[in-house]
Amino acid sequence: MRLKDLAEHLGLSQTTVSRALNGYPEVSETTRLRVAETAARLGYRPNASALRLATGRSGAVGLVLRGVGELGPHMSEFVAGMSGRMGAEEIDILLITVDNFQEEMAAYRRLAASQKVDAVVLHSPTLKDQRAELLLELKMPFILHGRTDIGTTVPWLDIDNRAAVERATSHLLDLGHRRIAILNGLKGRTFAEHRELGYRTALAARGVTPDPALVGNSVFTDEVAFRIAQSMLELRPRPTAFLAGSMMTALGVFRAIRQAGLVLGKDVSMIAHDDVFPYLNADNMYPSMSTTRSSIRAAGVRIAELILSILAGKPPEDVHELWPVELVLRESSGPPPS
Amino acid sequence: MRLKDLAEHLGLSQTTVSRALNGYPEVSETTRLRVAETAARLGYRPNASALRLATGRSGAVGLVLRGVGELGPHMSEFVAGMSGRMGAEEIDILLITVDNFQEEMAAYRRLAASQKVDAVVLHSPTLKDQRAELLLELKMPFILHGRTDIGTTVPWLDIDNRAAVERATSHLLDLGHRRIAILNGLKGRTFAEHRELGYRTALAARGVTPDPALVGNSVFTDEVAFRIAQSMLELRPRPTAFLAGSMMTALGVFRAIRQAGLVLGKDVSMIAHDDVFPYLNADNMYPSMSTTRSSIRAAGVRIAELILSILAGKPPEDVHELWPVELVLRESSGPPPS
DNA sequence: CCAAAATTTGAAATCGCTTTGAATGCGCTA
DNA sequence: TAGCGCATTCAAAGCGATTTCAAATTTTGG
Repeated sequence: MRLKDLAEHLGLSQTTVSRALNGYPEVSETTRLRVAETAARLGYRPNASALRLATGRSGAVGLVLRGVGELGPHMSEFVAGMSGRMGAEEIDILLITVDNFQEEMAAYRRLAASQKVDAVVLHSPTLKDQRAELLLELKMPFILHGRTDIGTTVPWLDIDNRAAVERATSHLLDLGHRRIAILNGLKGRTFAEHRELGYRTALAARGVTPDPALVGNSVFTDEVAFRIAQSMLELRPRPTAFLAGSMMTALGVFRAIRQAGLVLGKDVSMIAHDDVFPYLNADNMYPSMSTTRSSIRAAGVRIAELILSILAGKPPEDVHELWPVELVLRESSGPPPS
Repeated sequence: MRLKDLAEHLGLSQTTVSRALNGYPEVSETTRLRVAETAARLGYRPNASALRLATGRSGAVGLVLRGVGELGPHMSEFVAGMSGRMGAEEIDILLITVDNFQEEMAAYRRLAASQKVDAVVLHSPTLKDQRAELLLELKMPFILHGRTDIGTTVPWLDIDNRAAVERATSHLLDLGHRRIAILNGLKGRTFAEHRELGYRTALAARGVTPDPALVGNSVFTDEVAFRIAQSMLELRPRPTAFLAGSMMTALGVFRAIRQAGLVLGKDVSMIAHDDVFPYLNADNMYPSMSTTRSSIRAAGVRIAELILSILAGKPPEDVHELWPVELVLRESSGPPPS
């Protein structure tokens, strides 16, 4: 069913039908209704490729994922949010996976040259993100989930990692903890650096000198967190509190604590960052988990909206949002054992 | 940089350049090389929309995800595999999320009418999958990850869930277990039904009558599995062994076992199905986990290849693969306590 | 009631590619 | 040298939509 067929069926020209369907003003209300009704009845949908070619917009945004690991629980939630919002706008999401940095850059060049997408979303950027620089050079619209500092002002949405961790750390210090371990993200990622900054700032405010042995940098998986926490718990004096970078990390730390014969919330405290996974509720855990909370899915939804506004013409340099992070205290954090 | 520009740059016609780039025989080797070199140097890539319109193929396959939960660890791994293979072929993956069955069906109709994708992949089908029936009616090529029985022979790739569970159950029976619990997937999903069949077959072969209280049907998450396992462990006599539907499920069961003050591999045995998540290694667990193993990522890669072969003209009814499942025995399974 | 203005419709150009069918040039044979 | 075949190349016609510009129709005002 092409536009031409539909037009013939209606005894109208393609022009009129196209206009009727796209809500142009110069078509009479009677014909518009007739066209709309017939189109719906016949299940007409414009051919996506033709439409894209004619309009010059691809109606898609790209998401390039590094390696396999990156499509983990965090990204899934984020994509779910983004996809839901984009779907409502009939914009689809192009998923591309790459194995290394080289390939990732090549992927952006391809996307730009072939005009497959109208924009791309950049995830967990580094402090000086080369991908962002490339996209700028390619004149491909984009938005960061996170922040980077590359001279130019680029659109971004981020949560206030620094403040969140500073607050969580301060809280633990107030409770009397002095040996506070942090399981942070990979070095170089902006969010991890911001978190470390928050951590150090809080410690410094109380005159506590940070112990490098209590700082871990890794991906956020159960397994890795378990191992790091395990070795940290073998230190003497051992840490009395943990800051876990994600709920996955928290699960690993929890296992390590139990395996060391310790009790979470009594012998050791923990505050985890909660990205709000629907299937992993901090409140339902035993003991319930104290968290710094910010929905990553909500961020996905919002990123979608921001991208849409940029594509609609909003100046990119005006697009940035810093989200505050809640601190939710539950049973996993308490005073250190005396 | 359009084909036209490139052609002018080379002093050739668009036709020749197009042919040179697409490997048609009627262009001299000298010009082909010259064209290829210049195209590469100038970073020319054909406009995707124009190419699609001209060729009539969209160069994309669709993946419709139900609700948020579906983009969990299993799907992520599967998509990672698929995407990697598809990427090599310059075919991209269109991700669409829907909230309910209604929307899902509508999504397929839209995809078909707008010709946004050349094929779609159907995940965890039901015994009589209506989505498959719809796609057949829409003449949209597709392949199942799993199986369904709808009269027509449709392309599929599946693992031998029945045999896997039958073997695992038989093994536990051989060790002396009589009260074997199974945490299975949702009722109606083909894979879950196949697993239950394997379970019942093994029990029947030893004259053990199945206890409905030991059969759980749910999604594969840590949390839910924990709760189900917990309540099963309160039964008297309690189950001495668990069949866990996935590694996520296994984590939940494990927690329940520990919380009940029992020891996995001694008081209670467990065999879990392992989809081989790179970040969750059955071998590294304490105790190491006995598993029925089959890489879901590998399935994703293979599904991509099968889709490609269908698009290349292979008769869909010839496309089906049943993968055997390994049984890997480790420390989590042993004889029941006497 | 008629010309002018406003409304509604349509023919044809355009987007950037592939592909058909025709044209060009060249070497060979007769 | 004319004619044929072969290897190359090109002009132009699609693909299915949007959009420009012109035409047809209706409405309005005097």
